[in-house]
Amino acid sequence: MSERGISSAVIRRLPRYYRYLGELLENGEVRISSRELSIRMKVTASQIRQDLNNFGGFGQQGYGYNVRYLHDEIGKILGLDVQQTMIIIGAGNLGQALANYDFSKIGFNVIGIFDVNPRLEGLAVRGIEIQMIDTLEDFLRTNKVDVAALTVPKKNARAVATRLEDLGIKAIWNFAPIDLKVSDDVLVQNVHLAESLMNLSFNYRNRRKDKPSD
Amino acid sequence: MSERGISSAVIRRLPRYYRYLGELLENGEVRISSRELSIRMKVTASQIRQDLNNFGGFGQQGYGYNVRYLHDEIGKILGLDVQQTMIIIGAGNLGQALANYDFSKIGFNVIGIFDVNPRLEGLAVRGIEIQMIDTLEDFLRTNKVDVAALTVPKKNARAVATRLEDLGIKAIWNFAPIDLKVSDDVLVQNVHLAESLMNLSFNYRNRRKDKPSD
DNA sequence: TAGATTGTTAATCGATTAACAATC
DNA sequence: TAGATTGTTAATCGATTAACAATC
Repeated sequence: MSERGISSAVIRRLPRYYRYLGELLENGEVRISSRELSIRMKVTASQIRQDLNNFGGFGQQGYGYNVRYLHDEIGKILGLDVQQTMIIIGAGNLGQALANYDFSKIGFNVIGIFDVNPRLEGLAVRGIEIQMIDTLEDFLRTNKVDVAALTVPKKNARAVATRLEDLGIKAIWNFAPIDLKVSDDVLVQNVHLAESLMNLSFNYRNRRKDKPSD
Repeated sequence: MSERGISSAVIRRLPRYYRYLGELLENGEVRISSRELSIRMKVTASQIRQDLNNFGGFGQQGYGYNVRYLHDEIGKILGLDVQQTMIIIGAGNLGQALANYDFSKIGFNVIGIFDVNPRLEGLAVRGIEIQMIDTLEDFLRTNKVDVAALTVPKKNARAVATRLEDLGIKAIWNFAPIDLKVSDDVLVQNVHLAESLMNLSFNYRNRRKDKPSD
């Protein structure tokens, strides 16, 4: 009930483990050792074992890990075994891209898309009709929503986030290039595309042009 | 010419500094101390000074930092002062979303959008016509391209990345949920949306429901 | 000048890697 | 059983924070 104390560095690596284990599963692999996995993922075996043992002993000495079991356990840690609901606020290209993405594989179902543009009203994306944002309050009265993806233009993001907070939304997946100012009990996960591109830019402009020597 | 040795943790923070300084600039602020900035950004003043001093002394004792100067210097570090070119491979919602995004503010100009779907051919996004991907080789003969954004479906991503590598592309901004296998001299910057959502899921499911005590 | 704040060194903290006893 | 590989402790490494002399 109190502080869990798992470092965020560990958490950030879990989805990647989950992805690799999913691929192994597709390939019909039954077991894998931390060493084998470390080679594929280009990390150390030590790190894999250390990371996993934050959550429990999923392996077996002399054998390694059962792929399906480990995959599913990591899924549970990440909460992917629970069906969760998402709405998308902002039905522009990015909002539509998210709606078309199949997040149901990881337990997320898009149950609503909202915009202010009346020309989009009723247009369906992946079978979900775009609704006007002023119907959101009504919608939330009859639908439990776990996460709101925020894909509105930067200039509206702050105000819309406040609105979402007031309506009781507790988790925002934010795509606007700002830091939202919401209370502590609203969780914000940012996807800052411009920052990612700036990172790329730095690494590109400072790349080594000579032969890699080691 | 040899190893720069700036840690990636530092690099990842620079875009955020850049963004905050840009906002200060818009507000007409002329100077700022590391302490003031640290309060706004919710980091320590020590970290800000330590980070900046990896690149040089941009401040002045007793005064702080000149907002415009620091903003522009960080921009230069990130390579944002140089005009760079980008093409987008995959003209679905996500590709179109990127094309509509105004990255020219950070020095990136989208000069081409490519897809395999003939129904998209000639359709213009932000004034740029979607071209068939088999014309890419021709295009690259007459256009210098710095970065290719990869927004094709997962199943095609690996093959398209190999194609881009063969055509001489040196930097890929990858949106497909896989780790591309390209040679070391091709830079890959990933945007893994599903991993971001899984992170959100973990934090949401493990959030504290009781009152924050400190 | 006196006060403020940087640049930078030293101390602390946390994360990663190495090593190996436990055990399947 | 012998060999393999985990779980876990200890050692190392790197990043963050604190402190303060330098200096504007």
